Amino acid sequence: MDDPKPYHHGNLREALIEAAIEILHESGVGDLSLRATAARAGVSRMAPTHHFGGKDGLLGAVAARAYENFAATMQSEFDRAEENAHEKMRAICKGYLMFARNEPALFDLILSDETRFQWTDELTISSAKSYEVLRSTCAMFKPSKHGPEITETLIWSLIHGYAALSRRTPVSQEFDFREIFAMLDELHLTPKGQVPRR
Amino acid sequence: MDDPKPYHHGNLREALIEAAIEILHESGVGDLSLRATAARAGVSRMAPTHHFGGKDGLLGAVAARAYENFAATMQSEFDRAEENAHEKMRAICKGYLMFARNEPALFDLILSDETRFQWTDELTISSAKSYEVLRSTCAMFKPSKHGPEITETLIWSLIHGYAALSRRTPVSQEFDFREIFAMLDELHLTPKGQVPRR
DNA sequence: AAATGAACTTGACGGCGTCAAGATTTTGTA
DNA sequence: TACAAAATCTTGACGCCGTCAAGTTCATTT
Repeated sequence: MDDPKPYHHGNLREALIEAAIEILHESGVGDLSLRATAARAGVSRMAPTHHFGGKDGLLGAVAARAYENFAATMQSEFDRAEENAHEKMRAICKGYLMFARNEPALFDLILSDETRFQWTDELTISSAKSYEVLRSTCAMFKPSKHGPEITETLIWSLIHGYAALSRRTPVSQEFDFREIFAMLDELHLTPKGQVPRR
Repeated sequence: MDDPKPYHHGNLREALIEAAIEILHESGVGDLSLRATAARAGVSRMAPTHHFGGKDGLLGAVAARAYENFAATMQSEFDRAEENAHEKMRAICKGYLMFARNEPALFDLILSDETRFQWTDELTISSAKSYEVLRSTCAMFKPSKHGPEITETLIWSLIHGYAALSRRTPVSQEFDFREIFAMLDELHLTPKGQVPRR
């Protein structure tokens, strides 16, 4: 019925997003241009503008893809973790950091000011999906006395800030999650239906 | 002896940094260019490149200035706070957020990937000064059992992440510090020489 | 079969960073 | 004081960039 290759190139929009991500993997966000994306996809320089409306649009579409990948990485770690609130929380933080380290260019895009790309509904959905993984994990713990959303904001800020900071200090520590696990311990989170320790 | 206006323009380097910061205040980091900076300072387009080596260099110099401003904002809040570890900690977090909100363009620059500007010794010193304000405040509390530097990393990550996230959600909350104060409470920090509560 | 419109291309324009080379002014030195 | 050297700043040129405007090609509709 709605076969997704109805025109000249055959799903050029998708090919352009993939080309852009390839450039991000190879060169970083600073070297991503509409013209380079077009060249890699083998089309003329205005083709990306036609599909995305401009550079903001392309970056927005790539950011949405990045958020999908991001959510999937966290969800994957969540799924393979033990059925235990603390282990689940560790898992999504681990997934968060794995994404930041394995996909630095995509993480930069997410990290960067939203004024750099167009904030479409697609992007809202993708980023909400990422946030939902975190939110549901936080819901496994007793809420803060200051309000139920404080825990989410606390964890989200902590992991986001830690990931951002560890981007710029390339300490050899490669894949050491002890530091983030230690910080999680300091929060003294209490799983629901369990008496607080200490 | 060493009067700092010995040549053509008279401390053009300084004038260029100020011009760049004016552009940042008016238009944001995306509209800052070497050529626009030169035009605003009333010199030819290659003058900034001569002084800073290129765009990376100018951005680095401006970032150093931003860090100075940043450290001063935190220090100012620190100084006017009560002589109490918890109040001091609240004060520097408040200063951090005030800077992020009052100087969004400068904060963006600091926040952005270090690959966007040249990381000079001057910048290392300025950013270390900012970190030192935070470090000394964290030292007022008992160290984590996981290591003495965990508290610093925890606070730094938390406030950095919160500031970055609240940049992109322009909730009207203008200058509401209750949320960050609530999160600080959740950390159950214990000032040195005091028995832990609860 | 003709028309409509979507999918692309090509031309042109101004803005960008920067290499290279020239011009101007200060500074070091004999 | 005179002259060389160095620092400061300018101008020209180049290629890359995003994008407006106007084409061309192709698929679908009528």
